[in-house]
Amino acid sequence: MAAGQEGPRARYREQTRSEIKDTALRQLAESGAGALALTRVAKEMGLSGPALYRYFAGRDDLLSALIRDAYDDAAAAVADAAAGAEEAGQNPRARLHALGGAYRTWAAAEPHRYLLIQGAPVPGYVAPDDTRDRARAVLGPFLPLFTDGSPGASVSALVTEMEAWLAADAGVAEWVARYVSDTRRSAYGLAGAVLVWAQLHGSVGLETAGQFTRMGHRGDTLLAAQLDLLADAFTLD
Amino acid sequence: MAAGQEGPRARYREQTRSEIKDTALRQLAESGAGALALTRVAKEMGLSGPALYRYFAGRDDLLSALIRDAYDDAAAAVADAAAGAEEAGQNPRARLHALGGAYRTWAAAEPHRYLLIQGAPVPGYVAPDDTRDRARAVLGPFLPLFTDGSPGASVSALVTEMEAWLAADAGVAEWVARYVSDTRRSAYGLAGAVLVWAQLHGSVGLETAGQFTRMGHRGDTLLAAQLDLLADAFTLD
DNA sequence: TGTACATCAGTGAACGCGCGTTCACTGATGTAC
DNA sequence: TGTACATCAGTGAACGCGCGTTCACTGATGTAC
Repeated sequence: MAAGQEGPRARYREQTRSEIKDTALRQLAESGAGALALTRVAKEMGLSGPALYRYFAGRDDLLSALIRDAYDDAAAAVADAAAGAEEAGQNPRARLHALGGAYRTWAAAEPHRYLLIQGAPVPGYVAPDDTRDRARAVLGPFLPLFTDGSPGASVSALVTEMEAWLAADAGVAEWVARYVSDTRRSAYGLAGAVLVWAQLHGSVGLETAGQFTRMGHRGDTLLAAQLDLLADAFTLD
Repeated sequence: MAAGQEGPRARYREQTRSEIKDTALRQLAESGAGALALTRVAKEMGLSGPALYRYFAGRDDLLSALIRDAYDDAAAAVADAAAGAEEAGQNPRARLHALGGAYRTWAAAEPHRYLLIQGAPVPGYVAPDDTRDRARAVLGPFLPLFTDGSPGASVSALVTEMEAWLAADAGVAEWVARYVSDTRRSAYGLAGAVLVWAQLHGSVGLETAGQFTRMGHRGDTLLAAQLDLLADAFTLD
């Protein structure tokens, strides 16, 4: 078989891998996080348990694949929103709402996948190495939103910590540089991104954990308020 | 046995119940959330598995007891901080930091207990009815902090939703009334409390999930920034 | 103060369950000549 | 175009594990007289 050319077997193989992941996600959605069981996935697909070992090295390997996919999907949702906001020529505050809203929409539509990447660590499972890079890909488009305004007193301590972090960690500096051209404003972008991350996790995390069901507010209103607080602190607009 | 008077058996019984809960918490701390196993708890205590059924009706009963205790502990930590702030005559912004900091300190010291009450729902476990009341007890002391200032434009939509909620739900109105005397300002307090809840969950939740380990900032700096954003929005001080 | 009885903590065996994973194998499918 | 071979998807049996929970029981401890 020539390199780059894939026979029908390879195609079928990839298709079955996808079907396994889809089935696993459906079961995760129904039975709750941490309930990923290879044998149950196999049974639902009409296969025997050991058959799945043709496609994944084991339970942890399947879990890792699901986590990678979830990060990539979330990153794509945010990147799409960023591209749309760019095209529409929106101001930073509107972009913040567009990006944050896209993230929340993705998470609310598939809470089990959100829990996979942000929830409590699954017992006995060790996250793969590339997790950090994928998390950064999600947050990247938020970085340039915070470089135009000037951060207020409420976030100055955090900005100081970000400056120290940038100076000490070449990896994070390189990541920020991919999204922020003016290095003098890197710390602003980074502080904003970290805050966005926490704000998002606040409302979206509570919402996906099902804590809003008996409460008299909508998830998007709460998130919008949180993001506006942030925009205020950076005097965006 | 006369009513109200407890013999030595009852005392021993209560003591063993406590020891079971302590052991379960220690294992939860070591093995991660969702890993509560009656038989393992029994083994560590040098007991046989069935012995625990003298003290708890089953696994779910033990889990419910742990959750109740965690809520009560968190509520006590916040209430203590509120009493201390009252005594010191602090202004609302300082009180917000004191209360939020107390909550974070509690959660950071015992992340497994925090995950018990805020983390993803444990598969196959149904939360007891009184959970909502206990969650409200934690947030209650935050309510009066937001009734002095005037909420800005960023939170006005949320305040409107809170007014509707208060009008529609007598239970929540009664809860708010226990902490806020001026009913015209109930919605401010409630909006602030809901935002506090989300802000706390944002940084504390990420911190307890272990997401800060490779990041260049401290959990308390991030939380302080988030709480200051909130104080700004309500023009506290 | 002593004795008979009731209470209750704790045991060990057992049941049934679902799980991850291994192993030797069978049979179909694609491929090289 | 046909045949021999290699590849690989999938099976079924098996192993060992830990789990929640039940049941009939034993023995110690507190209590009533």
